[in-house]
Amino acid sequence: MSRSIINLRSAIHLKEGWTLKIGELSKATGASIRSIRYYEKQGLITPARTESGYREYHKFAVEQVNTIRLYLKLGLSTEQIAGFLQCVLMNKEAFCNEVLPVYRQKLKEIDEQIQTLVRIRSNLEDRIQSILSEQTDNESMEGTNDEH
Amino acid sequence: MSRSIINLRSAIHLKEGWTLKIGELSKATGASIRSIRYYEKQGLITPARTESGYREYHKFAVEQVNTIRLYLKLGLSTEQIAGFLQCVLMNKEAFCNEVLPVYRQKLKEIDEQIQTLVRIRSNLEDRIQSILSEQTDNESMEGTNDEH
DNA sequence: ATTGACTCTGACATTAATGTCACGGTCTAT
DNA sequence: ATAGACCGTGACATTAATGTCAGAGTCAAT
Repeated sequence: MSRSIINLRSAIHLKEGWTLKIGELSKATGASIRSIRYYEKQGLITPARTESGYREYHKFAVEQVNTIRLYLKLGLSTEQIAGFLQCVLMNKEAFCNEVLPVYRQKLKEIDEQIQTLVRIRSNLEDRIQSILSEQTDNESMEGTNDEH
Repeated sequence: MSRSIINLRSAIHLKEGWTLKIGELSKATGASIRSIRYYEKQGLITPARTESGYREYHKFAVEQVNTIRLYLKLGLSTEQIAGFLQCVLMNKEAFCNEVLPVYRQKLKEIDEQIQTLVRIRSNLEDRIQSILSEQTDNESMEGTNDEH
């Protein structure tokens, strides 16, 4: 395994953490190559290209793709996400004003869901408790099956 | 428009708020009839049937469908939602003992999800904040008077 | 120069949720 | 009894995100 000076790419990598190829980005994020290309077609991410046409991502792309995936899991569409990214990357207030209500709406929905889940949670807890106390109540008796 | 004693259905409705037909449920929730039937096929909601085969929903179904739609908008699948609804709605404690471990598991999952949501929430909040602060930064020039 | 791993594009498939249409049955006011 | 507004099922279409496959080019190590 002669390791000569040849591995330029790795060297550059280590030196600056400069660019990623799509496969590396995929592994770094868990997103499939297919999906990353799809995000690009949707305008969510725009890699440079090498002479030969390979996509070239800078390291921020990892964070970017992770964010995209998080929002997708949250039920946002690529279209909506595109708005966010525009808003964050460029300083155009016009975009931001457009996009802000979407954020706020989503926030409201999330709050609602958290509330619901908390309610469900305590509901479940109650039920478990009542099962347990019933059990200890009837521990020595048998099969008295009542219902309210 | 002679309004006689005949409108039994309405009468019953007013008396007890008893049942809804699918069209009424649809209007009450904003979900399409198609979607409601889909939710049923996925096991998320199980209406009674009249003699003639019409679906008959009790009024809680409105809340139910609203919850389903909220979760869907948040990126949960009908399959995931099904689990929750079973826990909350299946209040028949006939098979509680068998179900207790399931409850506990569910509780754990719910806790996990709440945590995730809280994290996402603060992520969104940060982003909104950063938009706002950028805006107020640029606000110092220009007597732009916006606000809701 | 050849091989193997990687990339490119493009096409077709799939899954989930929903829309839409067609055809037929039900209910109710006239 | 008939019209009109519902409802039932079933089939096909569509959208978004992703999977998968095919044919061809690139790159790095031998």
